[in-house]
Amino acid sequence: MDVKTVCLGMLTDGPASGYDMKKNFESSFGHFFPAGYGSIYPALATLARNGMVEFEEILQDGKPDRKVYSITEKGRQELMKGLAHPKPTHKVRSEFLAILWFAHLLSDEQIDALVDQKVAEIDEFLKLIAGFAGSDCESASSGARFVAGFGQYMATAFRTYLEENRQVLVESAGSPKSKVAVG
Amino acid sequence: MDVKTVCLGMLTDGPASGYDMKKNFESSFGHFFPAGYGSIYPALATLARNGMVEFEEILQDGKPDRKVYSITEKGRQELMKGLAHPKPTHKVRSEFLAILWFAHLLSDEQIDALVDQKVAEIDEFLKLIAGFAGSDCESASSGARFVAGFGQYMATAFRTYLEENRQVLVESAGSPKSKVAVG
DNA sequence: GATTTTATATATCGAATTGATACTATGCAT
DNA sequence: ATGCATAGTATCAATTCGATATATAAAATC
Repeated sequence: MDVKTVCLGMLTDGPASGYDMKKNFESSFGHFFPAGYGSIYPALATLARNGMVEFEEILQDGKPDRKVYSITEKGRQELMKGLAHPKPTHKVRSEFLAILWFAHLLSDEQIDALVDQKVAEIDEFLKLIAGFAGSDCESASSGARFVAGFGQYMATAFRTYLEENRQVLVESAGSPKSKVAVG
Repeated sequence: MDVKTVCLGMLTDGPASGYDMKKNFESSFGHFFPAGYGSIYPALATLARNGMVEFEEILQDGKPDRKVYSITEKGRQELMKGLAHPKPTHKVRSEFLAILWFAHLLSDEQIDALVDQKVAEIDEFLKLIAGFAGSDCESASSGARFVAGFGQYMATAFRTYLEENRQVLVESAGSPKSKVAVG
């Protein structure tokens, strides 16, 4: 299950260009399956080479040409194979947590700044996703609503944990170790 | 901030081989910064080439030789540069959620199986990390405790969201759409 | 009015990561 | 006896990441 499969899935919603898909990756998929041009264009090229998608080149005035991709029957079958993955992963990769693991090598100021900034980022994200919940929510598929709700729920949990436990990281050396709250 | 930086960080705890570090990545770092041999050995080779680490080859009887790496002063400086990253990332990449986004293309049985299995995986992880909290916790650094607590907290949230919202995914087409609970 | 940024759209490139595999040897379990 | 776990090294193809190149028009900012 890679970017190719997700691209195929997006195309079941109708034809789209690589650029369209990138926007889709940013707005809807970004928080659980990020992808940039460097993944999307090669993926589409491979899919086209293998007959999973077709494309039509649409000439535009001024703006660059669009290649509008559509999924083929073969592509639909490939998609179903991809979705049937028996053990789908769910991975976190966090420079943020890796740095905090070594908090004892940093100053309290650095740590505070890191946590403050991450909280601000989360608030930004929550604002965005709240907008989604208010508008597109009705029209979206059950899967889309479930996943957006997941993002909102987990971001909130992230924020809560940070605020409730950040003091653990900035205690001066030698002070009694406080326990993290995991309730 | 990449695997090289994390390896340097690990070496501030004392000399270690690539194999040791792999075990460390599995037990402690796995849930927020996974890395396999394919990342670790090239990272160590590059670090050694650039004078960030030194190594001593220890011959063993029967077993393969060990290369035990130590961090150098230059490596310590490089580590501090890596830890000073102004905007550390925190990324999720989830085949699981990508598949559920397309839940309308799957059967209810498939969806149920996926969610059941993910819940079981989370329970496994929670058992592991509970073991950590009970034993090594006292001796661990504040950062290590914070990050382990984070893993435990987020895994619990993950599980809760799945159980509370899974019914959203398996409603037959046309039924009234239920709202996801984000409280 | 001049300049910078944003939007539209394609694509590639080096570096890093993933996941599997190869090689060697001992010990333990079925 | 046959396979699996442990201990250790390492590489390889496929994939992904993050930045960059190219080109034009509109919109925002100074």
